[in-house]
Amino acid sequence: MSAVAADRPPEFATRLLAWFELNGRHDLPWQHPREPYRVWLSEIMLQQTQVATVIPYFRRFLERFPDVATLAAAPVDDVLALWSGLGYYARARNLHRCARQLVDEHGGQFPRSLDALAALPGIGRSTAGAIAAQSWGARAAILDGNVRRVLARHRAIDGWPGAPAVQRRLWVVAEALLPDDRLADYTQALMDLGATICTARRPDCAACPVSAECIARITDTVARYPAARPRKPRARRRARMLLAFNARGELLLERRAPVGIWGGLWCPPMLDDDALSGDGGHALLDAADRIETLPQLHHAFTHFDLELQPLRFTLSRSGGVAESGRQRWVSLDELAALGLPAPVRKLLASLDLTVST
DNA sequence: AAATCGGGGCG
DNA sequence: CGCCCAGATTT
Repeated sequence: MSAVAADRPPEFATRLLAWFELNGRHDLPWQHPREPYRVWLSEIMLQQTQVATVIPYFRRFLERFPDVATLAAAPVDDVLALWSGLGYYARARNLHRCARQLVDEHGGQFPRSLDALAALPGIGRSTAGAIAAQSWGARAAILDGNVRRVLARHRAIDGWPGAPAVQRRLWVVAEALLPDDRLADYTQALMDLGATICTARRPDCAACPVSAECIARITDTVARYPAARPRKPRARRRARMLLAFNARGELLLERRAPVGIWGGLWCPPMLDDDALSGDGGHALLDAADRIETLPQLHHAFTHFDLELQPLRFTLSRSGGVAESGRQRWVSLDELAALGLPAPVRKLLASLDLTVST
């Protein structure tokens, strides 16, 4: 170690690491072995998604794509299919792009520098820090939702952590608290503290290893931190979903545009109410023999609610209507292998009972 | 710096 | 229903 004594004893890290030994999570699937590919994959999956949800996806994904090269060589459809149900599908497309970029530009290896990592698709400053610290023990900070909450309380930092000015202060604190070694454990410990002790709703300050130096705890203002996100009005949109079956019982699906909701996924054709209000007609609906109106479906996105009206019908003549552009007929057996939005998968599953009769 | 992007789970 | 969750990217 350095011969120079630290001006500031690294009490935060010391206490945190001691707590981690006894109370941290040591059995997460991406910790054994703790290597860059697994750390990266877990970090991307854990963006906006909770640990318990991620674990089964992580296992399936790793089984199908055991390394960067396998992932890079796979069709993006396979990646999206395994991602189906996790949400935020841009993550899956970025993951695939990143794997190909790693193979094409970095010899299939993760670059060591933070800047090079953060330049890769889907990897920002925090994820770059997590990969570097956890894989190689680099002295790099992270700032995810858990850490933002812990630090906002520990230093009683006002303002919504999403605000750039607040975020900048939090990064300064995050880097100032970094220990000189054991960075992989330290990073995991900080996230574990936020996930199990310093939780959003009911923090267990009595069990916290750093409560003695926590400004919010000392001033009994823990509930004030972090400040809540400013609320926005939630929009409401309506659309019709066309469940077109042909004489062979196949379902018409189309690949959605890469941007927008359910980007890149396979989905029955949809009609916005705006689009429909014009001529009131559609080639599929015109060709339908009999249209059955299914129960309406509500789906909540982060920033708007979608009300879906499923319309089910059979086309006796399937020629000319489909197999053009991005559309294709899919047998019900093939559905499992395709990346479908979770609510669509649910809807079709409930439909199978009636289809088979 | 602010806006955009656009799932799922939980109490 | 509201909020949270191991954010990144674009304007």
